[in-house]
Amino acid sequence: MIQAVRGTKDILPDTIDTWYFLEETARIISELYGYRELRTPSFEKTEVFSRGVGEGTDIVNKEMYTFLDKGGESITLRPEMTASLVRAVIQSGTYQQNSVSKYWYFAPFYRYERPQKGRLRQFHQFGAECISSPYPESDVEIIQLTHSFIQALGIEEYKLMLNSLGNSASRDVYRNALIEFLKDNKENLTEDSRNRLEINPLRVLDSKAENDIVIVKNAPIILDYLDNESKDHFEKVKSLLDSLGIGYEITPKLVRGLDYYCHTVFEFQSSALGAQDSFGGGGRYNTLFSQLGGKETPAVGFAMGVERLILILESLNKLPKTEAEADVFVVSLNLDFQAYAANIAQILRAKGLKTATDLQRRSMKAQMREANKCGAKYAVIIGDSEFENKQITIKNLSESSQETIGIELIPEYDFKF
RNA sequence: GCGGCUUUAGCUCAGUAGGUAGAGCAUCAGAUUGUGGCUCUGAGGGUCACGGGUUCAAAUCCCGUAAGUCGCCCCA
Repeated sequence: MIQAVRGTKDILPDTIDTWYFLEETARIISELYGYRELRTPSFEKTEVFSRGVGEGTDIVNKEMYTFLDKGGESITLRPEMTASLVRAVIQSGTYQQNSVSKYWYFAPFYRYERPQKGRLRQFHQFGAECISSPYPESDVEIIQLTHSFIQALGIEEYKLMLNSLGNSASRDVYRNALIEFLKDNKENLTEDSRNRLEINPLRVLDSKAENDIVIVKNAPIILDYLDNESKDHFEKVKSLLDSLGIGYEITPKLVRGLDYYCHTVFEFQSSALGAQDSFGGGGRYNTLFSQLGGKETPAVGFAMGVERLILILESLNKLPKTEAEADVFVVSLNLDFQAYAANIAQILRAKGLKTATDLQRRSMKAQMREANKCGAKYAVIIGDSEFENKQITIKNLSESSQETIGIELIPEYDFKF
């Protein structure tokens, strides 16, 4: 048997209603906030991500699906959306107009990682990006949007972790202070953290190794290094969230794994998930446009892991019910009635009823069972007398009542659901 | 990329000290032939993940591979 590639999953009809629900909710909420959907190709030139996401990140170093195409160009399956989206916006030139533009997406992404629950090699994200506003109002709008979305799904128990990385000036000062501190404790750090000390020292704060956690406890805190501009920005974000009644937890050690973030960063966590407890996150990125060759443009955005949301909904028992396959099942008692039955089915479909017929030439009993199994509320029965008199018998399966009517009356017959 | 656990019918799982496999659910068919859901009866369905090895004999022991899962790592 040929199996699906490791870390990939088929979405079968029995779970498709969950996907429709998430896609619909994502679209409706995004549009309520004035965001428009943007789609990009699922692969890009590799430099989009190596320059965009950052050479020091694990995503770029270890997790990308990169290959040479037949023309010798290095191509990468997108591991996330923001870099692609920024590339597309720069290319389209729309951001030049210096007015805010707002985009959302719901799409598959690819990372070569060891699969686990909630961690796949092809996975889906719903996200949104607000481009061209440097102001905290846009940070808050993004968080507000995610909040609305999570609420619309019926998820109430989750944590919003919030932090500020400040502007590049304060970040540099902090970075130096942190390196200084970590160097003093170098002997006690894990090997991973010692390596990161050189490449991306902020990530050491995120370490889960016990040794590191003990050391990091006393590390300098970025919030103490914010300059006035950065501090004002963060304070404004907090007070706006407060007035909106959106709860959050200040988490000075939250740094996130993509290089392009500055100022506000945030992450959503749920205890329903286990080791992969984060189901969404985002932040501000003011330098990404220039890194990708565009005009310097401030922006902020978020992404949520769709498969992880589904796991949460599952644990809360809030998955949408599967839709019935059919409203009406046409039972035909004789092969000679096939054409008649097919015509009846067409009339019913024209009324907007989901209509199924027997495709296995089975007995009446089996067809009735099938009607029941596919969730139909009505069975339409065609036997000798119906066929001869141009009639059908309509049986209400839940009430076990039935009546026989002429086919000309089908269009106005009142099927109740 | 590293470590632990798991892998038997479509699904969930039994399988005792090595002797070529069982249950429940699901599927299908019947219960006097134009009526389903309940009940009863019966049937089909498994190269026991894959590949080696030990043995007269392996689902059962050993090795390897793959996939899943839980951690590490990373992130959504």
